[in-house]
Amino acid sequence: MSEPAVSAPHLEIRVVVFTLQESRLKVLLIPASDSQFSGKWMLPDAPILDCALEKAAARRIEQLTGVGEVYLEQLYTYGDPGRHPACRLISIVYFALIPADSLQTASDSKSTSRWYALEELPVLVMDHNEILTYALRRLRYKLEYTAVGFELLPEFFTLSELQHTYELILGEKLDKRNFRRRILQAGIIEAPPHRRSGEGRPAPALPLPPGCRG
Amino acid sequence: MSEPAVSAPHLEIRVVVFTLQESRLKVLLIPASDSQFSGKWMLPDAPILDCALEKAAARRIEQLTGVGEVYLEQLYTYGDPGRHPACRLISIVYFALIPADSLQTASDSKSTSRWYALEELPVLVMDHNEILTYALRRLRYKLEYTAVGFELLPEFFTLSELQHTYELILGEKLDKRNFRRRILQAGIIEAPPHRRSGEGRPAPALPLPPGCRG
DNA sequence: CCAAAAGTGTTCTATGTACACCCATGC
DNA sequence: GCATGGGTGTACATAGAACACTTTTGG
Repeated sequence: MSEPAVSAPHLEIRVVVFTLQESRLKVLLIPASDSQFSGKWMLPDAPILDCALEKAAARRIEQLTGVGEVYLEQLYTYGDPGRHPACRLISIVYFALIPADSLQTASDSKSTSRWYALEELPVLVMDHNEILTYALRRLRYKLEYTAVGFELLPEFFTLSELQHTYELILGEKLDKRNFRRRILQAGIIEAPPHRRSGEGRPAPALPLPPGCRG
Repeated sequence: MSEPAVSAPHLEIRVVVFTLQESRLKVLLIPASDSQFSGKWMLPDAPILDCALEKAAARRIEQLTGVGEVYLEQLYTYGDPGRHPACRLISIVYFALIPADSLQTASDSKSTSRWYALEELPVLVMDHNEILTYALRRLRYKLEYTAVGFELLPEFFTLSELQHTYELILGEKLDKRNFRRRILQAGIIEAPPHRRSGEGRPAPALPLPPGCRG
């Protein structure tokens, strides 16, 4: 907090981890440890031991969620005076997506981390809100030209589920037929990956309360 | 070099600085300081004093080129064991573009830095070749959807000069009329920014030897 | 007067967007 | 049997790609 100006800045890794729960896009947060931020939440941090940055991020995510293999990419490195009132701080931030189904194993038990829907975020420390906003922007952007949407879904899924995911993240309704065509002819999926039922209406995957929009 | 595994990894800033010289895209390099890399070249580094990363990069670029205001963005943060044989090293890399004309003031005099055309690169240390390749990819990519091309040109330029710049960087010939339309209707330029002569062929800006391909 | 570069529109193609009906299942 | 959701094809608009000639100046 009150380090002399000659010492090296503090270096840390942070992770922005998204998943789908209850038809919402959620992000993983932990309570702020620093007393001056008590009551606030923050993006999970990972210690920098060696210089294997991505590995460190992945390890931390596995600790918190129990999920080992996740989609992971570097988001940005934040370093600027004014981020933290007293401390010179550099945060290398990673960005991860976790399939909706893989969490049921080992999430909320031992750690104090929690999943928050993006519409119901608590107060975050420092610039973590901006970081999160940027991560969401990146996610939306990547949806338009890559296949990241998959990374939030279980191994088998219908095109409708994929489309719902896209709509959820982009915050807008998409045309069913155009979506199908786009995804298929993008070569992202080779063939309809799994047909859960016949031609007509398949059984709903999750019996939701009838009020849910979907 | 032989630090114990408990100490913090070494953190540095590197810059990839591009400019146009002699109708070529060039990058700024300095001779490797480390004796084990003697004879090789490397991307210029900047010391990390406080946590003002971008400012540090800009300062270093001004030191080396004499140019204060440059286009500057963060490229990537490289951290991985195996980058350096013995040293645990994290490099936050920035990426800059310098207008062709602004260099004539203060470049090669005091420092040992040199501009190298991308086709005639010397041997670089560590993974600096990959970093450079990635920077070039980013530059090409950004050309297609933003206006970065300008950043390499003087204040006034013709659309033809801009097109030549694009062709140089992308390594392919572009259609004159389509290029004009694309640039103008992208709203990047409001109007023909400067007409150096009448309707016909203007005086050549740089009298080049007749062998030069244009 | 000839070579070299600048300027200017139109056609075609591909891509993206809007839109309506039938079928199977769950209740 | 009816409401809900899954599946399917076509017409239109927009954006991108291909293409040729005239004008001016430098040598």
